[in-house]
Amino acid sequence: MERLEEMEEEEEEEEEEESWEGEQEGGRSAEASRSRVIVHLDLDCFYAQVEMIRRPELRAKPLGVQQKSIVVTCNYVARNLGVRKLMAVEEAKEKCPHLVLLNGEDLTPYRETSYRVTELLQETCPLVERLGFDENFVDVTELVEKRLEQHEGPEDLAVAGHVYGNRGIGSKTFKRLETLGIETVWHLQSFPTAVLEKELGLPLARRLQRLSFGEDDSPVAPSGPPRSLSEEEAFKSCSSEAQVKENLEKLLLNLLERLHQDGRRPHTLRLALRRGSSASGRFHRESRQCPLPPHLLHRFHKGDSNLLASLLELLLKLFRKMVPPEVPFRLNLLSVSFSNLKEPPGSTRGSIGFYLKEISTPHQEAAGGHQEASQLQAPSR
DNA sequence: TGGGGTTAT
DNA sequence: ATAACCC
Repeated sequence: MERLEEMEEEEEEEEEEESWEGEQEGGRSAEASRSRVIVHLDLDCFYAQVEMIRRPELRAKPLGVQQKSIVVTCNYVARNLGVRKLMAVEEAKEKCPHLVLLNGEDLTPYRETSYRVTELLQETCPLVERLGFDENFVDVTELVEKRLEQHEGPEDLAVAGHVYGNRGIGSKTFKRLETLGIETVWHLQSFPTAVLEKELGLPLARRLQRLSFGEDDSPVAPSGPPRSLSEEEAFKSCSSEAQVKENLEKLLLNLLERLHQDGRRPHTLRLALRRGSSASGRFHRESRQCPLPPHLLHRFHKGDSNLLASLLELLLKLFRKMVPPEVPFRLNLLSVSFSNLKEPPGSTRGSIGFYLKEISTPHQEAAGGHQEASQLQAPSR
């Protein structure tokens, strides 16, 4: 069993006729017998591409997607002018004074488009695993085997390209490899195995060297509908219970709307936070979760106005588990998550169908404020 | 530095 | 039930 990576040349959105630029990494490899063949599709600057679909008039301009004080991603026009992913807005504007910034804190359009891409891939082959919003692994073994039956043999399917940029190799490993003089997949393939094992340790060395030949044992696990729905918001400071309530209520409202669209019912509620003074870096989060009481479950799709208040109460209890009353606090982030999602008793259809609707446009958003049923399109499957 | 998500413990 | 890790 072998996982082979292949670069996707170009993916087309059916209705928009948009071309997606697959990242130029990974190269192409193929091999025939008794191995699985996996396509790894990694969309580049995904959020920026979604915005360019929504606003075609901005296509040729340097475009960045902003969340709070950073540019999380940008299109190639901006990139050529020096803007980078996760760059501070101030720095980005210095590098590129004409940079057009769009707010990307609401992930709805990206989430919807992301699932449309996955669904599109699933049409050619059902074994698709998602990783984040912009990566998909597709097990195309059967497709390849059928194709090979129609050809003479595997001779014409040569390995052709050995450049890696950043795939499964993080910054640390990258530097270690660089020190060893390994800069390309080809170097990695031909590097003395014994030396590599001494430098990186046996497990990592063997894994990387197998990867360099396009070999990967890990199976493709089809993703299906999301296992959790969450919303979060970062802020400079949130230091009173009233502010906590405000923020939680806003997150909850959006989540309830999403749950409604999804059709499943959550059985677990979680609150996560990041403290302002957390000395151990900004990445540390604390969370508390609890099961949802059964009597609340049934209220989920009845438009129950008490539901929001009840959930808010629960969240506040979770909050007090981490931040006892009377203790002063400063929060950088609050996150609410529903998980353990189950199909309600009488349901007939899976919930992934929801994601097949139209991409919302900025105009519709501005006009509506909230999603209106009339603008939704019936699922195509 | 943001706003997500899944898996391992 | 919580942390750790992925994008």
